[in-house]
Amino acid sequence: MDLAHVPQEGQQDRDPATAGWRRVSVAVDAPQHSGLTGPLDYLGPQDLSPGTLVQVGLGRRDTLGIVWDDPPTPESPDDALPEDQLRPVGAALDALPPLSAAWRRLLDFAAAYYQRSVGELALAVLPPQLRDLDDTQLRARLKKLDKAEAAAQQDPVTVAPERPALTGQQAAAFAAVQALAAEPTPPPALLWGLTGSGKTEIYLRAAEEALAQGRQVLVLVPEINLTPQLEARFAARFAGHTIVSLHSGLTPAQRLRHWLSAHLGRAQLVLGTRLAVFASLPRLGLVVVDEEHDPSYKQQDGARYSARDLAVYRGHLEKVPVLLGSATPSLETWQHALAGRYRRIDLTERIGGGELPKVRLFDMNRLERKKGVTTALSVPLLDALRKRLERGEQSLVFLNRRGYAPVLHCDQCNWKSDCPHCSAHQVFHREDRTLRCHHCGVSQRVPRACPSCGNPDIAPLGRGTERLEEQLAEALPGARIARIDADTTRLKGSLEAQLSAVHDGDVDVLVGTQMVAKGHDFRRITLVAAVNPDGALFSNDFRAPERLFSLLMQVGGRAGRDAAQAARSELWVQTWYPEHALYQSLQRHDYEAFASSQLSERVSAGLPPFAHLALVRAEGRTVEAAKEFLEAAQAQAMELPLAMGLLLYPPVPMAVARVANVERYQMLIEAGHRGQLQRFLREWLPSLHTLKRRHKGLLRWAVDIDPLVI
DNA sequence: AGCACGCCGACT
DNA sequence: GTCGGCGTGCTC
Repeated sequence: MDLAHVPQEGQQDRDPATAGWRRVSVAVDAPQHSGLTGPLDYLGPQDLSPGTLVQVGLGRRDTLGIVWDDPPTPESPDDALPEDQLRPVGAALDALPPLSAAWRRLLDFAAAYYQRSVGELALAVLPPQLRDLDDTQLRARLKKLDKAEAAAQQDPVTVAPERPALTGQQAAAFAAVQALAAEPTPPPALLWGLTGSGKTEIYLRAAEEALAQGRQVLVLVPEINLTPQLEARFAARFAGHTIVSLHSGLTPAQRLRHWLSAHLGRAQLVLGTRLAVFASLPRLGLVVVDEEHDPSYKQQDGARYSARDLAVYRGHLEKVPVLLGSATPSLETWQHALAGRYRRIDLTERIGGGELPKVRLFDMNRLERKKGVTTALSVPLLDALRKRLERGEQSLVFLNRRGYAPVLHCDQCNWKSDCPHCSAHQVFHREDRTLRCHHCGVSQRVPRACPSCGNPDIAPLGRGTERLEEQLAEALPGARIARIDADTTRLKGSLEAQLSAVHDGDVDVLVGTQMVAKGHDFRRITLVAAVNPDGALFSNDFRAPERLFSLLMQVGGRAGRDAAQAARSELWVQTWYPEHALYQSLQRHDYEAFASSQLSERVSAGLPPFAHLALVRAEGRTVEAAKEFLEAAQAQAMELPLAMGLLLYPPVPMAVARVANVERYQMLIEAGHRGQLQRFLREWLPSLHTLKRRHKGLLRWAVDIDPLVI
């Protein structure tokens, strides 16, 4: 890289080329825990506008930076470097229009809220390839994009797309969305719609309106690979429009191309996963967040942002409507709607009058218990599956645990297949005869006999999808059984292949993990069975019931999408606790009752959405290192006046305390108000960087704002 | 996080 | 004698 100028050993740069240059601030990829927070100061030409990408020297390396907003000029803060110590910026990527002020404000907010440096976040959400291109190469890419654009406009689509007539309820919902868009500062809207109630059609109509006004539309989906049909529906409706996708599954070149297309304002529709919330969209007119309750919207490493929450902020920032769609909204969103901060729009009827599947709670206590033997497959469930087979209908058996059995066990010496590096069991995978740790990934061959006492009779305990598939094959001879989970879909394209086998009717019984619950539309399935869902009822994870309810509603929604079959569609729940309030609400398809009981529990327990949480995690070589660091951090926190009124819980080991020989501890902080928590963290976290240096075995620490799991 | 510098063991 | 182990420290 050719930096314009490299200063000689701290001397002031006297090159005439930089004469008249001024202080500019540049966001660079310097992680917050380096101690550097905001953008750094450089010297740049007068006409360098904010949002421009520039090459800059940082330490001993050259890196890409983004010119940020003007630094506080005259009596700058005391910690600002004097101008003669600033390095000059290098070449600018002038070919690219600068990133807008709205985009920069979104990043400022996200970085501050999730406690990261702006530069780190901003550079992380730009297409990685942008970093490898110079201005000339970029110009070439843009020219290519122009050509492709021109070619596409050669054959304009003239066929008017078919639009289904709206039902009365849909028409009312759409009118509500239109009213929203007409407001000067539209509030976010919760589109609360059952599976099959036609939410997507509302998205399409709303998008159509925005497009008609020359605006761009951003549609977020939880996992793009699980929702190709949404992309297909948008493509079918908006033939002739430019639609691009943005997600991590794209090749670097595709990702750059799609991003550029959005940034230049050419892509009218941008469909993507959580990272797409940061897409640069100069004419944004509408944001849709489909399945807004989905945990995938929360980034789980690095900057742990919630794309759904940022979408709401972005809508507010750009005065643009945000549609949050879900059949089972997150309790946060639901509470916002109850409080009137979000507009609620209801879709409570299924299109075509289709009925919701009948929920049958099968009481496992009624089974005669054969000594010690429990089976996942009760006789009545097998009968129900056989009935489907006879009628030529499909069934889905849902079990959220992959592998053959979660642990191997020796009866004689009590040996268990524990992972040598983690505090977790190694899962028995029969297919390839391995024991695998789902946390650190180590894999080994299954021992022939107990490694501890030599007993040849080591037995699998519990059951996963592999074993369920095997048991179904035994119980239903002749049935065509398929299994879809992370193990059977590892290869590219295999998920699609398996899904189309199901669609083509080549499968009678489908076994699957939650992977099959999301989005896929299996029209011929008339029975969905959850064989072992009780675990979530008594989990330590306060959001487990919420996830279970949503998952069962969603998995049940797989059944009976075909109106003709809806009447005899069933969701079968095998449970030891049929009287549990969650199942009772589920049986009535009563999300409202479920939400209200959960919300009252959350109020009394002081949990979100009635409290705001942050989690500080520490990873160390030893338990002591991790624990003592957090204890010291807490002691420092107690000194701060801002800690008043906050709840700081003592450090505790994480649920899986050791992963790959790293000990993990965490500490919860609870506040009544977001602002209070934010102010405290801003004061407290910087001191942890220095604290880390004094704790030897500490590997790293991180903070998670609004954690999903505590 | 990179990417240096810096001071102690097994090789050409 | 050096190549390289990763501990420590800095980046406008």
